[in-house]
Amino acid sequence: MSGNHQRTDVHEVASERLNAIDQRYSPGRRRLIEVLAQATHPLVTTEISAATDDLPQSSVYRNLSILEEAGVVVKVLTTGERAAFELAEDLKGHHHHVVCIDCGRVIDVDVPEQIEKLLSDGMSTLVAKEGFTLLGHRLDLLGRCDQCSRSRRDESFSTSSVK
Amino acid sequence: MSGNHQRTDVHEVASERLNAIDQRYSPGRRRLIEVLAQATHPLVTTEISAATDDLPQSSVYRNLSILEEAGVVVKVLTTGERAAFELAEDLKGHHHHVVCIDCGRVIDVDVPEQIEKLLSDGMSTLVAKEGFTLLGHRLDLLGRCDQCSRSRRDESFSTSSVK
DNA sequence: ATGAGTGCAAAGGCTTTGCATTAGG
DNA sequence: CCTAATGCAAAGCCTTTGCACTCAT
Repeated sequence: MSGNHQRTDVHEVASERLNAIDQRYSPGRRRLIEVLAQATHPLVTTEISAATDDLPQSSVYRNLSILEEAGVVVKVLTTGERAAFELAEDLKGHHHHVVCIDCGRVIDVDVPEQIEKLLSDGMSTLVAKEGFTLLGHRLDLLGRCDQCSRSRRDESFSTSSVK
Repeated sequence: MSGNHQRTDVHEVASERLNAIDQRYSPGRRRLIEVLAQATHPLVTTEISAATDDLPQSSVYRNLSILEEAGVVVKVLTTGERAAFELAEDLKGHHHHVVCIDCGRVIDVDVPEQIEKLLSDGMSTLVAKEGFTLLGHRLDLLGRCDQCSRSRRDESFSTSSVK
């Protein structure tokens, strides 16, 4: 659904970047990349673990961390519960997220070129005033997914209490 | 620095919204709001605890959670380490964050009207295709703060190992 | 053989919860 | 008085780390 602008092979790039920091592209790491490459939304560790033939949590975390250092994957921040991961921007293609404020579900979306351009062009000087060097941006669209909208309607007459 | 567009008294609004969910505007909660109202960046719990005459962690978390339910404060996502909090958008004024990708420091910034307009207007139909109802957006500018830029230069010749 | 990678289990850190006490309506 | 709010301590949960084993070079 989102832009799969993969000019070069993901595995090739992963291997190169790991080598650059003296790490191997081991089978476990390859499995992680395979799973992330197929995902249409950022994955939390349990999803990853489940999708990778139950790779142990420790390996998931450890390798994700190394892949992150290598610049192959990035940690995505959703609703604060737990960390989610996806391929780095240059491997996955620049895109943004739509986050459900109720259930935390995240999906990928592309954003019109016009807006992207404004974001990247107009902001550098703005943040420079604060002493920051602009490296990128993260635009999350916040809303309610169809499922949560529906269950909200259902319970709207019975619920007046907390949460 | 950022827009303090507080039309009405923060405490008044906080009190109302708490009442709406059958909660009181207790002194502890008032202290939290006072601290958050003065902050120029989202605060993590330790900062809050320190700033509120050492309100115990459990009270900080519990009341923050209740204030969040009441719609008075929101949880901010930084670099994943720990949760930070700030006043809800309508109390603090719409703004965005600049996040340092190295140390996680967050500061508030305002964004040109033109971009804000594009974000809010142009996106509804886009996310509607995915079954989402757009309620807002979160634009974080990612970069490196002056401090981290500096320490990065300093160690650039000695460091070739991992992290 | 030697060092990297793996996996299990234990430890760690932030956050949440139970329960008795205190305060407000 | 009765319920909400507080504080301390204990429990939980995600994540990280230690250590021995296995695999690749």
